[in-house]
Amino acid sequence: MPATIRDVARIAGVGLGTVSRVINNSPQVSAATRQRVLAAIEALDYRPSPIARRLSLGKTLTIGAIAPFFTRPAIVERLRGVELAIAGTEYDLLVFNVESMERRDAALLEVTRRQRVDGALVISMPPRECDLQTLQSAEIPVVLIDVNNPALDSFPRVTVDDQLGGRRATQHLIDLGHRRIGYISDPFDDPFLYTASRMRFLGYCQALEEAGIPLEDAWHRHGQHGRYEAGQLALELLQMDRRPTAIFAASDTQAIGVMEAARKLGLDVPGDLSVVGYDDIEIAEYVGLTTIRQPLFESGAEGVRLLLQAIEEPQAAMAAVELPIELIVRRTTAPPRAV
Amino acid sequence: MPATIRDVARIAGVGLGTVSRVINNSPQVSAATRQRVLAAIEALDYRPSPIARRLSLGKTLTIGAIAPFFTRPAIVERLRGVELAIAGTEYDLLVFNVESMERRDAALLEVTRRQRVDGALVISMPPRECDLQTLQSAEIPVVLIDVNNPALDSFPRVTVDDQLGGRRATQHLIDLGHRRIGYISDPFDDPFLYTASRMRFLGYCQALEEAGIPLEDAWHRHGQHGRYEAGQLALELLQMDRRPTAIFAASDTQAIGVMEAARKLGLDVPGDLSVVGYDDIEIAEYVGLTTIRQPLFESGAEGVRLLLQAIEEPQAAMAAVELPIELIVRRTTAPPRAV
DNA sequence: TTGCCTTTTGGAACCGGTTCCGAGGGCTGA
DNA sequence: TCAGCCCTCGGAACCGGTTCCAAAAGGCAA
Repeated sequence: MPATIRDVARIAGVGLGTVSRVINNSPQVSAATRQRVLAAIEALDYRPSPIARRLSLGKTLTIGAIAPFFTRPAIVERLRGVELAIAGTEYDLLVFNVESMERRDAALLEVTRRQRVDGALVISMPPRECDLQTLQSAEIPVVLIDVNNPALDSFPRVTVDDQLGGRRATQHLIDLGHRRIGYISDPFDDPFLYTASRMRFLGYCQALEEAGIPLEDAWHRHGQHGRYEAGQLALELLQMDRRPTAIFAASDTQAIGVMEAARKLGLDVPGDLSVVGYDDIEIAEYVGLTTIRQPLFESGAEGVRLLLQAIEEPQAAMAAVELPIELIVRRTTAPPRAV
Repeated sequence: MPATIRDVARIAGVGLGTVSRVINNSPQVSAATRQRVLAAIEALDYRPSPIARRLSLGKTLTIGAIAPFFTRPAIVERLRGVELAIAGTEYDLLVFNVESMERRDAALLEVTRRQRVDGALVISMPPRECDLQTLQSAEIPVVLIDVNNPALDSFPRVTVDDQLGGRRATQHLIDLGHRRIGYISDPFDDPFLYTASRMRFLGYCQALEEAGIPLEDAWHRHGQHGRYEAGQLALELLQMDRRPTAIFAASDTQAIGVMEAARKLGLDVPGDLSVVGYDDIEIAEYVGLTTIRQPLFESGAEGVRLLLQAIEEPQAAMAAVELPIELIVRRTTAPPRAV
């Protein structure tokens, strides 16, 4: 029903190719002809079919983003950056929200195939062994955001120095006078899996070591990501005979779980327990959470930039971008009470 | 580079049409031939090009969702429902995040045109006068989610009874003994604009009237949506000589702003001030916010259901679905202190 | 005026599917 | 044996763009 390029050609009294050249701003069209074509386009309210264009160009003009999507505010913020960076380009964004293992595999396979998208963003998905292979054999450019793994060093990626972040957070607690500092995070089962949680843990260990504080095995715990799960872990930690006076949580969401646990036990934050989070999601400010801020929105935008570059000049050297982190001190950290 | 349907036909020693029929599960293929074709597909690792398929079918196999996107958790939750409902269908999801007026107009125009998408979801966007026209002249089915306007009664839509919600929230405060109840919401400038905020306000008025409490003009205020803005409004309200003992906010985000304001003024919640929100976003539980829960995730999923139905049988009667609301009482409401 | 080069233009072929028409083969019944 | 019907199959035409080649038109010099 809508007008096609052939209709325009007919009305303007020119050939197909000429119309196409006008649409694509080719310089090889005389001013007079261009005017006639533009008039016809106007008259017919013609707009080129994106689909026909894609088929003809052999490009999908689409980029895919795969992420454990809407469950974590930090990821939503990253996707916001992605969306805004893509709007205004000629590309569409296809989002794959992975909340289960089955969808994870399916989506990862789909998003790394040509025919579906021209490039893929993999966001905050710690890759498993088999994922590595999927990524390595991707038919299209892939950019990693918040994904760290030595095996993936050859990919363009956007990261922050999570180890430094863990160190800063822990250092802040040590500076306040804490010696008994717990750590709660997602699990890092696989020794070959260098997730953010693991790197933050390394930073935590490093800070403790530098301060001459021995690492206490009972004081770091790992469980499924989530407020509730983190709360459970914190309950265990806080009911021990010798309990930590401060807890560093690998994400703000988990930190909030820790604070819930403290409230349940009647512990005052920061009086009885200091808490530090990670990410600085929006609600952290309301809760008054001391945390490590990382540039979430920017990480998405930067990832898009890298990806478009990789799509447009595949031979160019890949770039790894590291964004800065920052300690934000609010109301959940204070010196420990005299013990 | 990837195999095409012609390659498959050649390898299998059959015609194009036959391969197409196998792909589309047409019954008019003998079992033996089907086997041969499937083997060839397997051997070539062939997958049909979605783009060619779309061009040929004359459908985009894409649905568009337009929303003031990632700024509000409630909307993210709705989109989660949309995404999950679409995954598993043959449709793709294109999300238009509208955070500025320019993008709003551009996106609304784009999302209502054929060629781009087969159907559109309009989420939580109170339509202005000119938007109505855009929607009316849409070339494709449109389903509204959380959009109320008498002029749009002919559209399939998913709503909740916002007036009832406003009434319930206010009633709850009245039942606790409050007589001085404020209301904070987004602005509802245009008298022809029946947004959720306005409907909730009507419910608020209704509850007051039923209880014989006169409406106090100074106690309802409207400002840009956002925690900070709501906080400012609350500050004004709470510093009045005769201040409300309870505030009903049109969203949880705004309710949180109100609580921040109370804290700034040293007012105890719920001792000095009761607060009720709306939506029951995830953080409401942590904050202990009493609120009106509406089925956000389900609203997205239901919207997709309606839209796919409208796409597949355009002549069928349009349906309006109303989802139930529920009062969730937590820790931010209590009887007022004796005045 | 003619020849040659450059600019502009027309349209066939192509991208990879779907659909539809007509053909071929097998089976049934007379 | 043959007509008639049904089932299966092949491939041309089509969807609406882009690209490339060849041809036409225009410009300039001799």
